[in-house]
Order: sequence, then structure tokens, then C-alpha cells
Amino acid sequence: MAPLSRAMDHVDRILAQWKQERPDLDVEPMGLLGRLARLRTRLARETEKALAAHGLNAASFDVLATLRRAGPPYRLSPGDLLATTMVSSGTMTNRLDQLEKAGLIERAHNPEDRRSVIIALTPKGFALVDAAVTAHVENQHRLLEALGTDERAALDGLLRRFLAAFE
Amino acid sequence: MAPLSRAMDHVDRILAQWKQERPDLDVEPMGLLGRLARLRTRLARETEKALAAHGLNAASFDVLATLRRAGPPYRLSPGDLLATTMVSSGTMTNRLDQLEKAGLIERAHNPEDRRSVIIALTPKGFALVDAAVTAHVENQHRLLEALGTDERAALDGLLRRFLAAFE
DNA sequence: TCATTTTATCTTGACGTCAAGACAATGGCG
DNA sequence: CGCCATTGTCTTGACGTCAAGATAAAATGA
Repeated sequence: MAPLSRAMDHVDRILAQWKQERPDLDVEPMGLLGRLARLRTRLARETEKALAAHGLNAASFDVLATLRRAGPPYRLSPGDLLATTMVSSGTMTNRLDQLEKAGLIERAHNPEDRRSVIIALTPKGFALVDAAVTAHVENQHRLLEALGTDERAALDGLLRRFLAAFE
Repeated sequence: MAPLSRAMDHVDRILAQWKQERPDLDVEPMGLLGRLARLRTRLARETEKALAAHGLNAASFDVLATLRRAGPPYRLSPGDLLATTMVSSGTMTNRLDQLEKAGLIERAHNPEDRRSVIIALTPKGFALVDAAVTAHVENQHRLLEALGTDERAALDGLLRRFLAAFE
């Protein structure tokens, strides 16, 4: 049952319905997993909003940010980018096409391996991602305001343990 | 810095890169939010796999499950369904079209309001969602095996508090 | 009553994503 | 040396989603 000291939330109502309709099921895990999914949707939408102010979406930002934080000379292969972004190769090609059209990255041949391509941040891309990440991090601070310092540390630790089971 | 007692994970490496390249930024929140997003992606993919065994995806399951747990007579309007599923009206229309084609729901006119439609679970839809939810909940138990009872309770509590800030 | 606003649903067009496979270059190995 | 498996990237076709707007019915209120 939901803790008495807290108000019933949207997920609690779902659980209560299942308990009524399917009392044979132990739906306890659904609470945690449902809140995680819902929260992630909310947070993703807030993030998209913050990045849109810089003309970016989360997909484009992810690529530019990966190149930026890799450090000089701000060049990686599509394969390198794939390894850190959890998307398919087709998705990455599509993202790179857009960024190239926008003049934020350039594709160059890799002289050491003709199958491979080198993705390089342009000066324009560098300036944009540097401004965007500043705003993005500020927005992330805002999103976490609801939690206290101890809560953030506890939550981060639990998420870390949970995530470790999958990576 | 990352706790000494734990191995560096994917997100830690991203944070370390930012600290090197943009020491002016306080990227602490990025750790928690990054793990939440990554975890959610992993969990969503596992969930899709479990539901695929019943010929459903998470989108279809959400609709059928909402109708099922609402209790007899297993009928709701598209508007009711919208209120619990965090998708746009166009998305809901699309989901209902598919489910109707598959014979899992039926659309009926609402005699009390001709603008409105009544979505009803068919016997076939009822049987399918009842089997699917059993497997789905089993799968959710499996996904949470990585955490102990106390950890689950602590994580759920923190997610609840965090989510409350947005709903 | 009748014009106006609101409500409920659907339509349209654009995106971002994925899985599967195509293609070309490379590396191993007999 | 030459065949074959592997690697790196891109292409294709299908989905699921959204925002914006279209439609039609119902509620409001002058």
C-alpha cells in the first residue's frame, strides 16, 4: 500500500486499480518503474525546451556535446559517436546529415582507413554547443531543485547501482 | 568526484570529460539525470521485448492495460485514455486505429454526447491484455532483481518526491 | 433563440528512431 | 597471393510520436 504520510499520486492510482482488478498480481515493481518512466518523460521534455532556445534538439546536442567534450581536435568517427549515444547506426547517419547541413560539423575522409569518416566540429558548431551546454547545465540545476543535496546523492547512488546491472 | 568505492561508469566518464574541457561548469546534476535517462532507455527496451512475445508494443499495451484496469465494463473515451497516458490526441487516435484493426478494441458512439466515442475492450483484447500483463509484471520483477528490498523502497520514495515536483 | 466559445476527436505533415541489409575497405589466414 | 570474414558507414522502409489545425457537437449567455 502507499505510504500513509504521502499523497496518492498518478502511479499509486494505477496500482490501486490493478490490485482491485488483478489481486493475483504483485504489482509492486510497477510503481518504481512507472515513476521512473514518467519522470524521464517530463525531464526529457524540459530538456528539449531548454535546447530549443539554441536551435537544437536533444539528438543534435548529444552529438555536438560528445565531440566538444572529447577535447581537441574535436574529431571523432561515427563509430566513436555510436559507442556513447545508445542509438543505431542509421540514426547516427541521419543526425550527422542534419548537423552537416546546418554547418555545425564537417565530414572528412580518414586517410588511414578509407571505410571510415572523421566528424569534425566546425567553429560554428563549437560556439553553438559551448553556449548550449552552459544553458543546458543551468537548466539541469533547475530541474533538480526539488530535491535536497542528500536526496540527490542518495538517488544518484541508487540509480548508479541499478544502471550497473545493465551495462 | 565519483565515490572512490565504486567503479567508474559510462556517465562518470562523460562527467570527467566535461570537467576537463569546461571546468567552469558544475556538471553534478548531469550525472543523476544522465543515469536516469540511460536507465529508462534500457528498461524500456527490456519491456518492449517482453511485450513483443504477446504481439504487443508498449504503446498498445498501455491502452489495453488502461481499459483493463479501469474495471467493468472496460470502456473509456479517448479523452479518458489521454488523461492517463501522456501522449497527444493524434497519437491516441493512431493507437486506437491499430488496436481496432487488430480486433482488440471497438469504437462505439456515445449516445449521450455525439462528439464523444466509447472505446471498448473486445473479448479478444481482454484475453490478450490479461495474459500480457501477467508476463509484464513477471518481467518487471526480473528487472528489479538487481536491487534489494530496501533499495527498491528508497529509490521508489525518491522518485516519488522528484516526480511530485512535475505533476 | 442564436452567435460564440468550448470540448472531443480526428487529420495532416514532419521528425526521429530502428532493424535489416547494402556496400566498400580492411584484416586474417590458408 | 587470394579468399573470406569482419568492420565502418550508409540506405531503405516502416513505425510511433507530436504540433497544429480541421470538424463537429455541445454548452454558454446575451
